[in-house]
Amino acid sequence: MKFSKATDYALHALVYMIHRDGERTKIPVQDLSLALNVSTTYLSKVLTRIVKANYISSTSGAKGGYRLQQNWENVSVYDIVVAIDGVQTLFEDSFDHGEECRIQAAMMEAQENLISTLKNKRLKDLTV
Amino acid sequence: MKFSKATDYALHALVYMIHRDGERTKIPVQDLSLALNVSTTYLSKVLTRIVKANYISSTSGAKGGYRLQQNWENVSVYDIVVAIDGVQTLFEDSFDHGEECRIQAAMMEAQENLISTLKNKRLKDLTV
DNA sequence: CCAATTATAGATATTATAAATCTATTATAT
DNA sequence: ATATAATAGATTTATAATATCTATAATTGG
Repeated sequence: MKFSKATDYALHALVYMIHRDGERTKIPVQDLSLALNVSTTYLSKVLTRIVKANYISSTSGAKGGYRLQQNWENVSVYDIVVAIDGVQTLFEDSFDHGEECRIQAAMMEAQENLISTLKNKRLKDLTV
Repeated sequence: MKFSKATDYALHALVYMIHRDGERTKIPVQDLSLALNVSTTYLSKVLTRIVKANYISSTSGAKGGYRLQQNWENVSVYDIVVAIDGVQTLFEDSFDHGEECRIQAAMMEAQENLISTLKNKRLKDLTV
């Protein structure tokens, strides 16, 4: 019952990017990799998912790198979690006790509270 | 990012026991195993943890089995989760950004909301 | 005491998933 | 053309959850 390390890496990478955003410069994965002490290949693989989700952009080649999208301030922590881990169910009921299963319902409710907290946290909140 | 199957099994076993509690009879793992379609050995291993946590009692030997403790109505879903999975942190920050790390803080807050929801759900609520 | 029943413990095996690496490929700037 | 940088796919490694197996201890009833 854990968030993935990949999500951790992604969030820290994003915070780093935000702090350097004044420069409006593309940041190569090498920089991020150095800052976070995570291998370039793996971090790149992680960030590619954030690119796919359109929260950052990427450009290949010399002077390329990753850059925040304009709308980054509206991106929530939950958005990043989903971009990395996909939509997860915290609880997979092994038994088919149908819709009215109270155990399922209780877990769902807890999960909803977890998610809504993360939806209300924006990347901006992590950096101000 | 999931609760364990073991927790699922434990909760369903407990609900089953509660439904049969009128009899005040010891329920052998064999019965539970049949009801849930989980192997006796594994289920037993799971339930032993609930015994250790003192939410049910067990007696070995013929006519033995598991029985709810008197205080079962006050046991929360979170109590069971902890009895099975231990106290978990939903998020393990790989970086030591100290106490004031906002990412860590955001995840913690979300986790707290998850936990408090489960603390407020009692086994009783799963069965009434 | 004996036989049957039942929980527990410890070791081990199995499976699943996350984490990470490696190699090759594609794109871009100079 | 060359150096730089992201991406993709295959593969490996690590870790944890799930499950089984075997042996042991406790209890009941004859």
